[in-house]
Amino acid sequence: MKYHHGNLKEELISSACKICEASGHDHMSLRSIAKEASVSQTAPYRHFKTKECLLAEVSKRGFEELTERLRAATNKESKATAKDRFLEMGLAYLEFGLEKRKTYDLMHSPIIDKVEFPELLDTATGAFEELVQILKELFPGISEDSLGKKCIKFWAMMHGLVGLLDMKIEPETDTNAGSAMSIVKDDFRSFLEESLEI
Amino acid sequence: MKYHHGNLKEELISSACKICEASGHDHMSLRSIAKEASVSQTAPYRHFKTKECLLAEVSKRGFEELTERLRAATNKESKATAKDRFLEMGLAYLEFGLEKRKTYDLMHSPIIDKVEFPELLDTATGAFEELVQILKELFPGISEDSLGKKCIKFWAMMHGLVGLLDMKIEPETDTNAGSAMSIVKDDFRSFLEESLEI
DNA sequence: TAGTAATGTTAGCAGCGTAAACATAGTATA
DNA sequence: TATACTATGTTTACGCTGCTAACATTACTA
Repeated sequence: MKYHHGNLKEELISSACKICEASGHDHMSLRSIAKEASVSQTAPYRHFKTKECLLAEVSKRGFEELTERLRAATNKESKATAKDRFLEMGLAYLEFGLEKRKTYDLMHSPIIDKVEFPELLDTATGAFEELVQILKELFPGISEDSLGKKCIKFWAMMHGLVGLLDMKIEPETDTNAGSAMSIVKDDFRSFLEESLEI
Repeated sequence: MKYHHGNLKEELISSACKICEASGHDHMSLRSIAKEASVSQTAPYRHFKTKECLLAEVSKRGFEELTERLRAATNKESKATAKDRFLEMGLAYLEFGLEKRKTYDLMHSPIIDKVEFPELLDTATGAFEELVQILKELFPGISEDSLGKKCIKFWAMMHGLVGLLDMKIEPETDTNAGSAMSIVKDDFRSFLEESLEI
């Protein structure tokens, strides 16, 4: 067993990612992360000033993966129409949010102040850029103003949907025949399609 | 100084609410809450089985206030049109989310499992009901299916907006003349109005 | 090869949630 | 009114946490 690990920083991050997705960020302790990487409890402090710095890195990795997924979904090489690729992007976003729910939570958790981590902020903003591009294709010649509004409208809807789909809050309709939420879940594509008509 | 407090449970809750909104739920310790109520560190355990139970109560108070605000905004006694009252509701939601940001975070935090707190779930669902009612007025004769979808669409957009407005993530437009987010913020009414045309 | 910087470990601090044992006050019953 | 019981408070203590300081080992560089 070597005294010096060689690539501890990277291993700490991936251990942290693993624990985050397994148990949620509120159950992540520096000690458990260090243990997962088979290293002493205070070793992480040679690579991260505070726990928050390590969590910020985990969050950043999350945004990177999200960006990749969105990029893949809207890939121009694909022969699909812009509208179809937009719908694919929506699906990809929702899938990421639900699949990696606990990482998604960390990414949007207020415990990491993005202002303190400019790199994280950049990465997060980069994910947004994918939406901007596909909407530009969908609405050629759209004004910057309208484009900005549309982006926010969709992003907010996606972000809100991920949160709501995982919570149990949902509207109680009179008949209550089939939960409204499951309708959206089952037919997200047409749900998104309708929203396009804004 | 009396040994028995008389109304400790209530005071613990309001102390907790105070600390939550002041410092955020990740900085709330049972000990600080007890101190705020001038009582020993373990006194809360006579009234709450775990810390989570106390936080759930704080969350519930939040949803109650949100419901009240939404109800006031869409008050039928008002002579305003249904559309205007809908817009008011949107504003009220956004205002609550931004004004009481830290409480709002707790309300939507995954650290409180709503399944374990049925009363909390009911209260949260109750807030949703306000949206259902005003949309019914706005779209008389709408099918239950469409109603459910519309509800979720708007709720998600609101919820997402609160999150995004507080984060710094936003689309980078080419010109970048005036952030898209601030446009929404400054002219939320017209933003919402456009969304109505879905 | 010596000195220094980088990166690891050990020991120890104060704060946390929680449980157990104990103290006090209010309430019901004889 | 005396006595038992219950509700509600305190004290003490345990293991876990983030983090710091002091020390050990290795890698780099003059």
